[in-house]
Amino acid sequence: MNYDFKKIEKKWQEYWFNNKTFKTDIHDYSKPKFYALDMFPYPSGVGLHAGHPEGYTATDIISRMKRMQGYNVLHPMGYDSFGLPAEQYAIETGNHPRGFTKKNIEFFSNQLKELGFDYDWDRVISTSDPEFYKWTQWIFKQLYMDGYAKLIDMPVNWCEELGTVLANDEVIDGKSERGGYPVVRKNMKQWVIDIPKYAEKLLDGLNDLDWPESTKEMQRNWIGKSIGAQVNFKIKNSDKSFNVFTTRCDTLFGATYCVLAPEHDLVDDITTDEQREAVKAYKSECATKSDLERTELNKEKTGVFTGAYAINPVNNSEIPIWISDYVLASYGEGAIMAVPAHDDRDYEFAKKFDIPIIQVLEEVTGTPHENEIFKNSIVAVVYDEENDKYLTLNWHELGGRLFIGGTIKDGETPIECALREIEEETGYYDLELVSVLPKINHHYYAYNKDKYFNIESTGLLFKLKSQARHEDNRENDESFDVEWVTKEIVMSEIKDELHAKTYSYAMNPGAMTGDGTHINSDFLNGLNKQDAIDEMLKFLEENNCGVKKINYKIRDWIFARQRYWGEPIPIIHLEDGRDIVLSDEELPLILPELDDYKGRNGLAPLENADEWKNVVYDGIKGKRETSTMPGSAGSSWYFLRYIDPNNDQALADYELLKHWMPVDLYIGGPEHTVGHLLYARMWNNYLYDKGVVPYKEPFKKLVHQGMILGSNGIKMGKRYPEYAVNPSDIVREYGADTLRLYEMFMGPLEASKPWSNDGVVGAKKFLERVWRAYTEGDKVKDEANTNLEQAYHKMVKKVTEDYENLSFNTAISEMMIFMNAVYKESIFPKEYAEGFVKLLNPIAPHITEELWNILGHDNTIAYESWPVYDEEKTKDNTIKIGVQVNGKVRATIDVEPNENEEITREKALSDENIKRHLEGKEIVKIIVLPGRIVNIVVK
RNA sequence: GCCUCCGUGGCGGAAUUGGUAGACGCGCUGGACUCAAAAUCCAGUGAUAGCGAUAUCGUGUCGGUUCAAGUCCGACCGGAGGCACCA
Repeated sequence: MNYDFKKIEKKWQEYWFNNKTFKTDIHDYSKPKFYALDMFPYPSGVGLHAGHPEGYTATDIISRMKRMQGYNVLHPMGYDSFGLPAEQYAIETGNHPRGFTKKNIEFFSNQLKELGFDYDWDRVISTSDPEFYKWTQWIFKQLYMDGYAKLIDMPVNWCEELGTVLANDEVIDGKSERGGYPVVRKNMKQWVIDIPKYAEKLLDGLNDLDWPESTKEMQRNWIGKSIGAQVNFKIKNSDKSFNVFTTRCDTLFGATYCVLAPEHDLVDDITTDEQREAVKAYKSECATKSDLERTELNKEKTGVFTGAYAINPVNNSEIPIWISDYVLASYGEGAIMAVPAHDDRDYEFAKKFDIPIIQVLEEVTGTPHENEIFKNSIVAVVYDEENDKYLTLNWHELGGRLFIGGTIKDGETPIECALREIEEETGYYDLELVSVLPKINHHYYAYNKDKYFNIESTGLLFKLKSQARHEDNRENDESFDVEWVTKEIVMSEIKDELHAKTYSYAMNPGAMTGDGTHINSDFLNGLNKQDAIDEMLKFLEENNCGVKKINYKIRDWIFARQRYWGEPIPIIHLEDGRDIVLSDEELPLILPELDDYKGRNGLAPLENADEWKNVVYDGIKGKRETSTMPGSAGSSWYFLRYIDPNNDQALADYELLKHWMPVDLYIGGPEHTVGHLLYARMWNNYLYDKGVVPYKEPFKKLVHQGMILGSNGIKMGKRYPEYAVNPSDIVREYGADTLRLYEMFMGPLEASKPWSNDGVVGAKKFLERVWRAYTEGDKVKDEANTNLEQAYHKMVKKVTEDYENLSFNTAISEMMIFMNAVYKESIFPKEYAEGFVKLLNPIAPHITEELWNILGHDNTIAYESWPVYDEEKTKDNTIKIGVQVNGKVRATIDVEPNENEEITREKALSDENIKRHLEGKEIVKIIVLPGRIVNIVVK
């Protein structure tokens, strides 16, 4: 009997569908629930790609296992069916997007069915279905009435090519995510959702979620909370003042200028007459730049001095006020205080415009000690460009390799000191100063003097101008050698913390942004960063010139598109200026039919629907909102609807939600990290606050499947179509079970991995091997075979645990090991044969259903109980452990599971090879970890 | 530039709390079966040396902690993803 996968797969797919094998009885609370969710697909015209079956198979495996373990499993599927491609298709062909979408959904459904997923096909939802989007509109209405959805005039990401605005996460490098068209800033009336109001809740909620740490971190970054201070700066010779936001109020003493965003309200007021022309020119230059140009051109800082001065509230010093587009009008106060010594951007700006740099924080190296002697000193790095080498002193045992160091004498500047020391110790004198580096506070102990020192060290970088040298200068000192060495030697041999740090400053000029001790800062001197921040906040608040402040990066969620194929926004704009939201009875507001799907002059296509658009409300003429909702609207709550898809009284029954939510396992691509996953969390949190849903967070556990790359190791796609893999082709040629098995065996679920056709063949071979074990040679008998006992119990244990951890590749490996063992035996006990089929069923459901029948059962295997293992039987009778001598394995010995330490030690010592290695050596120590390892340490 | 993750045979990848590195699969080599081939089954397969037991080297590089490091710590190099003037 051959393994005829085509016949078998068709047979079981029809069986499951006709018998509604996987229909979920949603009201059955007698068993524990398990909700496994896939990110539903957008039904594009091209069908599934190779990545879809990966994530879908993973949830399928878990839901099949959970079902066999006695859970009531909900594993639904649906379609995210509003969106651009369907509309684009409509524009190009004149056909209705609804028909196109319907056709695609059928195509997708067939593809999903031929992969054998255990979906409940009676709960399929589609976001473009009025029964569904009625509730999307209803949620929008709640948000509107609570003030979270609002129409505001704001600069938006406008894409001319697509004729619509885009959300921030839909814009990548100044281009549209879909199509890669240029995106520009433009002021427009826009529907937005005030997601920043939920920033704190969204941040809090992350802590308890079983999500990938990187995903949580990305959401945190996207929300971008920063705690700082708002500081008020008065303007010299003016009664005006402005606020800045800073996270580093501890560096106020180092503020040497301020910057306002070019769009800042105060700019025109404070600009002096001399600077007016320049400021005006700069402002208009910025205004015409698109976002794309701003990011591209922002390699170099630009800006203009306003002519005005601000008063630093901590020391009343007057500092110039500049404008520059590196300060954003949309964040914080649209103004900053600039501390070039301790902020990279400010440093770059100050360097370019020659603004003073004041260091107010110095790095601390070494360990402080009591009774230190304080000194001012220098560390000089001398670079010979011609030979690409650095000048060092090799002190040998006395202190290793160092740069030139020395103590600053009275009346000497650090530069004078450095030049003197270099000449004294090395004879070189023809030098050019490149830069003076930030000061470092260093603590150390001098052996030769038996004293503790604390030095404030100034680093200096010199360039050697010529090899000119006083040759005889060094002869009286033999304790060190002068050596020119390469960068590599500097990095590996200069161990002294101060000198190594000085070198790192010399190589990476810029702001010192780390922690340290405050200097030049009056009442902050001696404090570290955090203490100084606290102290400064106290000062600012006491003196009424600043307060603690929290800012978020996250912006309003732009919630409207000037497109046709989306949920209509249920709002009427009346002629008298009022906006009216539709009553519940008027929902759903059905998307009207249209002849022309193209908008004109940036207007939405629905502007063409005159009859639909123009309404009379309360006797007053009005116009419906013609923007539609973005694609992320429906997907922000669809997971709730699966639980109760036909409810016409509520988006879903509260009691059912209470039983079934939250989603126990959610699998989908990492590309939704900050879009969908954040929006869905926000809506769910909001609906929780409204009492509509019972839990704050919708997705308890989240896993991202990795990308399946082409066999060339590059992303499948338009660029290399010859490497793209169509899952349907694989199903036709090798079968769905093989595809599922292969994709699960490729590697860890989360990893990106390249496709391999040989790998697919290998997966098929394994299934054929399984098939033959059951159908050839009458091996399966109702008899025991103790040779397989341990392998079987080990396998049940490992496979069960690995499935639970989504480590499908290692689970499959374990089943292969067991199958290899079966091939060595003439008897395959029926008990084990049945157990094996159950373990393999979640991955390869068709072949295992068939084998289950061949084993003499006439029912489906889907509800059979999951195999159990006996922990005792998984253990080895003898364990092979390694015996090491000085950490190197020299022998392996057999030990009993609970063997006495003494016996193991004796066995190890009596091994011939071990004896050989111990010969003539003294045993220092023997480490015996019973059942794990023996290590003999010898001298 | 910043954040996160990752560097293991010819390839995909295994390796609990640090404890025999390379499971399993692919590929390759050899053998059995066959007139022959394919398929299948069996065996071998990190590198170097040796007939062999065995020895030396070996998880991106350098250093450290430890009886013991792929695993922990530090610096660097390389790759992937994300953020990108967010003060």
